[in-house]
Amino acid sequence: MRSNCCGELRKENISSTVQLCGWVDRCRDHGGVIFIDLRDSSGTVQITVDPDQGNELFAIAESLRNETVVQVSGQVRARPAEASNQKIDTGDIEVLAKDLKVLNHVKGNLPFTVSIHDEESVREETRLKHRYLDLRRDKLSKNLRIRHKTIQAARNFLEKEGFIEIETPILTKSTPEGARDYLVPSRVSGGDWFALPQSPQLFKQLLMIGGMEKYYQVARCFRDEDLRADRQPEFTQLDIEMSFMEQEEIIAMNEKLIVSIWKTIKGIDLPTPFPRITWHESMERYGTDRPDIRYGIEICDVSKIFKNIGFKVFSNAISSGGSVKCITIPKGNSAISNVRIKPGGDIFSEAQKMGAGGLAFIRVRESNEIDTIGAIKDNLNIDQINALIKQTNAKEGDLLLFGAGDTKIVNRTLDRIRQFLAMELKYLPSQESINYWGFIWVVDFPMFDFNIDENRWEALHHPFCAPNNKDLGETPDEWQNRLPKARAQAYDLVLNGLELGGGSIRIHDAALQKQVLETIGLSTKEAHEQFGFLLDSLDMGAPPHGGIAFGLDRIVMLLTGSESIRETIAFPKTQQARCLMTEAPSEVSKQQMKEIHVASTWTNPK
RNA sequence: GGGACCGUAGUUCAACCGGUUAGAGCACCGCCCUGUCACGGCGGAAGUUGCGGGUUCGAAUCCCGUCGGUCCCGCCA
Repeated sequence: MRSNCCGELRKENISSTVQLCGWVDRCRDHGGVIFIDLRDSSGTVQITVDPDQGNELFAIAESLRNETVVQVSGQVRARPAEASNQKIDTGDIEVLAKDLKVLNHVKGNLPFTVSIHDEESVREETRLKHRYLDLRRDKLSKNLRIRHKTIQAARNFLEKEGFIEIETPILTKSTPEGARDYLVPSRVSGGDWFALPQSPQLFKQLLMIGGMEKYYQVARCFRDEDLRADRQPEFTQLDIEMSFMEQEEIIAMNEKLIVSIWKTIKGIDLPTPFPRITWHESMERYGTDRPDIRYGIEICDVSKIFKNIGFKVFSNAISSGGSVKCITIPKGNSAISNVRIKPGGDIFSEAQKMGAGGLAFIRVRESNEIDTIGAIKDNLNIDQINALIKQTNAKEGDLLLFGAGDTKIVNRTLDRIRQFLAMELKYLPSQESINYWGFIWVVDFPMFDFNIDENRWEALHHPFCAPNNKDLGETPDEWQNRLPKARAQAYDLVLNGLELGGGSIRIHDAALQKQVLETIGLSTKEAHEQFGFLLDSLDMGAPPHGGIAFGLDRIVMLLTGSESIRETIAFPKTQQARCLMTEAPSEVSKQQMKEIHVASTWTNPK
């Protein structure tokens, strides 16, 4: 149908006869001469329609509207010097139409403008309903191409490293821990259910036990949990697993993978090795296990200074087992008004959102004088002030913001305030700077976290992470006691405060695996019901292995500078996990439900 | 489960503190225009202000409910 693509035509093509297909991006009808910007996936080129080429041709050109699909035959020619357009790649030439055929019309109004010149933001609801039109627009079209190139870069790299791509089941077994499963009833085995995989975790381990040694997959994962800008009910992981490699080797290899992706997509050489931080240190300094390391404002634990202070908010926090911590905002006195950090202010509200009861502050003035609310000022002596200023390294003009209470909430709050103010006060490097990319490996995660509500330990990553041998003790007798407090051989790759991926060395010893499952409260019987196949396999020559999984949607989101992973997915769902285009999910017939032995208990609340 | 913001013409927005016939750009329709490139000019059509109820002499505007979208908390091994 076509001899060339629109966007590829250049001076070199002058005088050649071409046939093009595409969409009318825009028309400029001058009455005597008509210009058509013809667009295909490669770009746009100007088609010139001259009345000399015949009335029929001209009449068709006059009838064209935006997004009409046309086929044009014509000759490439140089534009008159004064009419060349350096703003577009094909601006030196134009195609003089000899024949023009409408392949498809547009009837009625389009829901929104498609043209590459139109950057007007359309309501997302409308874009999602007519996603096929949105895909035609510049931004999504580019994003999906970057997504493709990202996957290709990963495939190329992994191919060279000797990995093979293997698919794992989509219909699989429900897992007890973790997110809610999407369930699929079995017609053949009445009353039984499949689950869609939350990740290929167990299968990739079994592939290692199956001797594949180096596996990867662009794997679709499903989790029935509430959504966010960076969470969809179905998302894609770049899933990798390998045998006979230790944590350091795996980290080094994956770092090279990331470097090669950034080189391919951004054309930049990321400095290596990426910095490392232990989970513990990250929590101390940033209050989170996914720190944005591109700016300072680190968290300072000042509990010791305020242990015996008369200001009850602080002293009570400490005596009840919590902490008092603070962040120092350089020059914060002039940048941030009291209105914003007192009740009702935006910064105060951010703190409140994270569960903080309040947001205490101290302003450092000339010669270490301080300025704060009376309740704090009246209860602080000069030694405490000096200790505070020394520990926080605060200077005249700086603002100290405090969190006091349960340590988890204090950390969470100060992390949030830190990020909120970094954005607001423009501490972030520009997108063009190499420093924009704040990669960091977070290592030495704890194996478990104690769930107070359920009074039990739960796996921080998942229950297949291997513990650090140093924390285990010499003999299996010690495992039971030592395991809960052990560090895991687990690692997360964090970029700009977002978790890009995470992995671990897996347990390849059946006894240790049973002990870990027991620690999270699974009896031997339950463990066998849920993971019998894995436990069995570990006793049949399971190699040491480990791996990682990257959130592909998030990687592409960062590479494209998007605000949401929806901008990297061809057909995403809304926050209510609905597809506005197909209107899925939807009702099914009674007959369908009968066949799969399912009855609905849903009653409309009305 | 909870909090915040949003919903006005095909679309993007406007319409103060409730007050004539709800306006404008783009798109659409008609006419004019031979070098534009977000072409230009003249004219036109286009609205159940998401939906339902309430307050009021009077509601896009205020209140309640509801539906949908977004952001966030909880949740997401």
